Amino acid sequence: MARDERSVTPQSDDFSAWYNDLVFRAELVDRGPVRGSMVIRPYGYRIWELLQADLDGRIKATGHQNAYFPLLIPQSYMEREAEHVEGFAPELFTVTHAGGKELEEPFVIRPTSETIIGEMMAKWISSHRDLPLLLNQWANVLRWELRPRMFLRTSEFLWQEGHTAHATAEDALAETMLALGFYQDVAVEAAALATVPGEKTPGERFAGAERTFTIEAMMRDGRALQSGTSHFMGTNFATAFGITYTSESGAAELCHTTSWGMSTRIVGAVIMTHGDDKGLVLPPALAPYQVVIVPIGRGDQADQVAAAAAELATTLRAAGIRTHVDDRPQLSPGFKFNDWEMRGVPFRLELGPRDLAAGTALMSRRLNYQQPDAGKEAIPLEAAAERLTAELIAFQAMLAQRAADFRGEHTLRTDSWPEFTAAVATGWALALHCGEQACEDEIKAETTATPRCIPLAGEPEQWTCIRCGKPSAYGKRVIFGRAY
RNA sequence: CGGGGUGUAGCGCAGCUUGGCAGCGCGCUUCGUUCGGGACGAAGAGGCCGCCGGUUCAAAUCCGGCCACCCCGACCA
Repeated sequence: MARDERSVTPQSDDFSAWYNDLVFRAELVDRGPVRGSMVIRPYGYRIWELLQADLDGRIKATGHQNAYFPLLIPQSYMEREAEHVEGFAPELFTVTHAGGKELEEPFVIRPTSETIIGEMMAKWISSHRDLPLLLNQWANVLRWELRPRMFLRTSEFLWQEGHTAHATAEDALAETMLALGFYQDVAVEAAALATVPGEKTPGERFAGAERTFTIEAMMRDGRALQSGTSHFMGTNFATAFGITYTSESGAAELCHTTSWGMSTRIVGAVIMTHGDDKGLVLPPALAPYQVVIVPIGRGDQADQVAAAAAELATTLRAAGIRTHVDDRPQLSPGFKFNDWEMRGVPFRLELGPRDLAAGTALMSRRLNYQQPDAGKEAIPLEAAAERLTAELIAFQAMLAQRAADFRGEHTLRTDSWPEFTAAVATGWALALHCGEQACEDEIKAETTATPRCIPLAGEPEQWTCIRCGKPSAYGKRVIFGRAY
């Protein structure tokens, strides 16, 4: 195959094609047998596992406990909370038969677990002493999607869903913000995304929530990706499921609940945020292999090089670096270089007879930001572990900085409609809005942009709506952008 | 559901207009030479041409019907 046919489609041509091609070619996923289903391959799953471990640690460190609830939910549970059913009805998979017979009451396959967990919480909570109840579940969920996209929107996906119950609205809101903080920290520190935490406008709220918070990431085509959400339910679900407690004064009170989730979608965010024409670029924190050693040599030298590569790998692994030796015999070094670049490995070490003689390895960085001249560098073998440990930290920080710079360069604070339309074509606009649904709809119809969030960090401002001139509703600027 | 497209080897495709032995590239198998940026040669294996029906001496190709998938919207993490 010709060289240009093997490289990934340049993102300037068609970002979606680039992305689709890459997730298959880098062996992250395969298509499942059913429309919209996704098979996550070992290399892709490892990325998720690394993120999962990080997030799980943060959740447990704050007093939450993991639990597991059933996949099948009686249809009647879903129907308890009016807005919740209405919101999820179009996406539900329903099980109507079991044991060869039609069921009296159909089950739905969970699209999310608020209802079944609410049902159980009602049984588990009776006193203020039972509160707060802080639960988390790692699970798969299923939603029928009209247009699937690998990781970003597949029928079945993996996620973490936190569900908590509290005595007061203040406690529940504090929990909502705590969870949002987990997501922001994981997104920035592990995934090196430049996410913006903020609140959703009423039209974008979760079905049944009083307030919905989000972290919004910007992809390299300027579009926004909701990368984690945290919901304050008020007493909506407590009312629907009878989640009540007896207060210190002996009165029956409704609980205030929250729910929050982060999914495998985040893997898609990593790909679309950091990837380039050569393929994936993985932040070291989420890279299945942080360093790949490519042994080079033939004949008698091959054995020597192989032994040295194995020894180097052992040294690096002892230093906590995820290291892989690519000893596939039938492939040329050049092929391996390109292969691992496509798979996003942060650092490559070339090890051949010349290097062995000099006591060095040739280090190559997957991406150089703001230092295009940085090429390969020979590093002493005895200092390799120390050097790479530092390089990995720097690489992680570099990616986060690059993402933040990109977001900054593609975000325009504006009070002018022409500027607004231009800004949302290539990125985000920070603008004031009246908060009316009809006005949001008009903006969407004209520009395909929607309100992504009201950033928490925004300064109070009173001005008038970018579109219709009515007074601003939120007293802060709203991020508008086209969303995935 | 609306608009556009595609179904031929594991993957990517040509062949169809004008009917006549099922093809190409990659990958795979074997052997040899290679190996510091996507190696090369030789020899092989691999097919219900999406499905059903029709026309014809003869259908991947023409006609009718059906099915599936992909892309752009609407729904959504």
